[in-house]
Amino acid sequence: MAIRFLNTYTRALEEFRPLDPAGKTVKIYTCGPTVYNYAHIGNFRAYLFEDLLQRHLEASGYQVNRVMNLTDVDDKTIRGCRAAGLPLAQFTQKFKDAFFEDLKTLRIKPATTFPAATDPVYIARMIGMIGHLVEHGYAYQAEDKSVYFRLNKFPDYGKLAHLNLEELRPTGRIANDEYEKESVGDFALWKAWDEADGDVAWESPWGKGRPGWHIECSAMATGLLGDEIDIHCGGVDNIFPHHEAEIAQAECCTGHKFVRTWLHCAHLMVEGQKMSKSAGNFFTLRDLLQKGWSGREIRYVLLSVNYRLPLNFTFESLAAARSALGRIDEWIARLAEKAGSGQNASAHPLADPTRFAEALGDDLNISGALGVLFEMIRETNRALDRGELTPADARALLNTWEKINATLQFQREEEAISQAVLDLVEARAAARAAKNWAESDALRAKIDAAGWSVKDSKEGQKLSRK
RNA sequence: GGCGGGAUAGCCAAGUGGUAAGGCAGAGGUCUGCAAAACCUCUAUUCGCGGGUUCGAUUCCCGCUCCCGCCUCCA
Repeated sequence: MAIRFLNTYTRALEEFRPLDPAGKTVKIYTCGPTVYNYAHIGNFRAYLFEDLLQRHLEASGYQVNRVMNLTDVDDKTIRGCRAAGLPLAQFTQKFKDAFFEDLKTLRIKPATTFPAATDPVYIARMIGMIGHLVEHGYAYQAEDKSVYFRLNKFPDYGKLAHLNLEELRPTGRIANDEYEKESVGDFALWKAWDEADGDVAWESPWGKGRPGWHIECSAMATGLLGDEIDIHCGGVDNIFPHHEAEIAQAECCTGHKFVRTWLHCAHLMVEGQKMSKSAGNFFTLRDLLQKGWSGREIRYVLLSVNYRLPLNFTFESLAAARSALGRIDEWIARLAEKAGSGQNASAHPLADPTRFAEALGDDLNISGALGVLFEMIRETNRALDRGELTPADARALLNTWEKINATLQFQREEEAISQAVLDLVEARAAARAAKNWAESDALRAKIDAAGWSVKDSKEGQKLSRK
């Protein structure tokens, strides 16, 4: 089934074809977190989009080799570790651990590799690349001892962002150059050590210092995936200058085109505003969990809008997600009951998974895909109400759901019912047999308080997790 | 100033040159001891505004308004 993506570089919808001559493996590089703090939900929106991308490619038969880097040395991590009075590695470890925990909470499939910038293997590779760039005239060491990329040697710089460098308006964010870079746009490949760096430093042919942020990604991407990769993802804010710099460095080192398809995820807003600490609308994943929302509910909200569109995150949308997921849960429970233990599946037309996959194949049109899913749910329920579905039909639908869920990861995890709750249910059954409705309602309230909701059907009481 | 994205019901949002998916919320009904769930019915004569092309435009073209992002290390 065809898959199309809107490539940032060409601004065109392109049919996806992997580099792999066998057409099997897909190489993806995704910019990972800077581990100086807990990641916020805006970060996770990007990681969830990448997760959806990976899972849909896998569902389409590809094998995905994905790299996500961990930036564990930069201005912020250095500032953080010095403020905490900890060695850099010890400071960042805490946030690395937290990051992996958060990935699990959100059911994000781990990348194949999570290289860290400070890994000696990659530091060595970065130094090697910088050396190559200096040797070939693409970079130079300035008076401040830092090494800079010589932008006028790479005319393609700005093509990804579609910026004309001559027309850039200075915004005051460019560090003032007392040290005479050749051109203001030249970015640092190697940053010479200064006092603010404390004991964070590596030796290099240009003296003590540390790598620039951009070269970290180029080194890890080409080191692990080769000169040319299929897909490179990140947030829109990374397009310029980060990804431009990555292209410049990689292509000047390898002489090859670096990335075939660039995919960029739009920003997350919270309650209609840009998320910021000062606006009081800044949330980490942990903040939301603490407020009682679950990982899958947050996953649903962050995933339910196409990655290229700005997503307005609200608590109303979390509540909507909870209801929508409840609808899916009910549907699965009904199907499971109907299917029983029979494994024979029919070829019921409702169980056709292709429309769902087709929607996702269209630049990850998740809204369209969810529309297909919920139509399937309504049609199934209707048929079930009319007694028109056989156990084999139900099994077929469940099998289809399994495929869909492999991509969405929305299914509720099974949870054992505690003995205390089972006792309450049993007592309630007795009260109901005696038509003692007051007692029945009181027990229902207790079961509810224990975190389960009970429903009465013709076949008796049914429990589900609240 | 340059570049880019967007504007569809109370909220989120899909979509197409031929008369508006889906989710949430809301109203009524069936079912139920009551609920819950499920199902049924209803909820945008209309897709930011003004022109144009067309038999026909939310969809194409032109102009405008508003919102958001980026413009040198924020996903």
